Amino acid sequence: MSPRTSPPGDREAAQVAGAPLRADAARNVAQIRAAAIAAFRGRGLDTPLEEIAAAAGVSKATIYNRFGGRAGLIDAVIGKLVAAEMYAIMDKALQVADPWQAIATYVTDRRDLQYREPAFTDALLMTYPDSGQLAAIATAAIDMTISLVQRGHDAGVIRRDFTAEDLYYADVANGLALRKLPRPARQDYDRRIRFFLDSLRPR
Amino acid sequence: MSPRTSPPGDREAAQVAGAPLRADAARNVAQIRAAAIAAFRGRGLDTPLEEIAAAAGVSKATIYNRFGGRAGLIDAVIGKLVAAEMYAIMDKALQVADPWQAIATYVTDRRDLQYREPAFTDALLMTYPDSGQLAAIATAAIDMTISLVQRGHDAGVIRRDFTAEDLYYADVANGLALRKLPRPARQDYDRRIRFFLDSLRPR
DNA sequence: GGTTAACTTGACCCGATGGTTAAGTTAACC
DNA sequence: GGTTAACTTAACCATCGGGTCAAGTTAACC
Repeated sequence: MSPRTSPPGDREAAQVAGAPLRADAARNVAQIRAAAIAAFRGRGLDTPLEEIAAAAGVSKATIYNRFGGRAGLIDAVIGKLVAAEMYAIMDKALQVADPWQAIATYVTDRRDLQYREPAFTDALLMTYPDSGQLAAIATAAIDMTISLVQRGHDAGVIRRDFTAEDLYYADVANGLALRKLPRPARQDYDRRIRFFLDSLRPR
Repeated sequence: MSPRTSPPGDREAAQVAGAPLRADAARNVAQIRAAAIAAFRGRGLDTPLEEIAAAAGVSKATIYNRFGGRAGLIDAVIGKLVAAEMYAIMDKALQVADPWQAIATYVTDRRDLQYREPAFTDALLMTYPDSGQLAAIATAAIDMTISLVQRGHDAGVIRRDFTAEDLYYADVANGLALRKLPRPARQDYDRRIRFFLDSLRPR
């Protein structure tokens, strides 16, 4: 069972083109999207909607009109935020022939994404299960770790007692620390990634 | 510089005996303390005070009357919750002669405490700096890791690039994951402690 | 058992946030 | 340029949590 690496229902065209938006509504959608991306980057997916609305120059109610609520807004921008990169990271890892290198590449790239986009941790945690895109990312990420760890065990390149859950737990822990603590210097962060990778090798 | 292993101002006698409490007030203090300990154990140090008051059978205002607020309440019960155990853990580690065993013992005991008492993570994070006891625990814990890592490096029993900050970061990350994710089975948790300890050894 | 100071508390106020709606505004089309 | 449906929004309600206070209650002491 190799994991899915593309989103189930890619709705880049936010509105599904059921009915064309009026000019002012379309303009607002664009402004809200831009504001949401910036806000989610800076403060996480739990940024107050009122703040996003203010940044977009509209009223809070307009976000509800256009996106239905937070989950809809997340669905509309998560692709730009993390989904695209996440699926690229998974594809890249799947193409690495050496089982250990596949794991190392995947873990390194994923931690890098986590460092640059804290919102990715929200995806892992399924903080907003109402967002289909978010749930899809979480599922795909979990499938991916299961697959990679299986490959690693078959090839004997990771310690026997290491499980996919261990990897998931470690990534979530790292993401939570990134949000609560002052962001570590990149060199410290990278060093800790090396520690973690080293701890996976057979003894 | 060996770390302090006892609290600066041990105020087990909550009231400092400035003036004896009236009978009803003393009874309420006892009930609030018991309720707070249970609540802090179950939900963390950010449990709404109103909930603690209800469990104690008093009004929210009484907590403010008796303890001044959340920080005071934490100060009054943190000893029972984690301070006593934490200082015991530090003393125990300081008495282990072998530098590596000292680190292993300390990390293992501390993670065990973290598993049993999630409130300990709040101490590490200094979520409530107004609580003197909490701040003292955090400071002592940090001093302790610095001292242990220094000893480890002097004896060459841990990898050269490992720092005390790395240990702090890992412990905080672990504590946050413990609170956000469903609590892992003890055997999984212990295995992850072993992974972590293994990752500290020289390469 | 009466006086008083200690004590408790319901009822507030506040700010933050999610969510809804009536009423007004505006783009689009004839 | 008039009609209308789409659209926006200020105003509103609700919840939650911290924090305060006037007014009532009660323990303690004479």
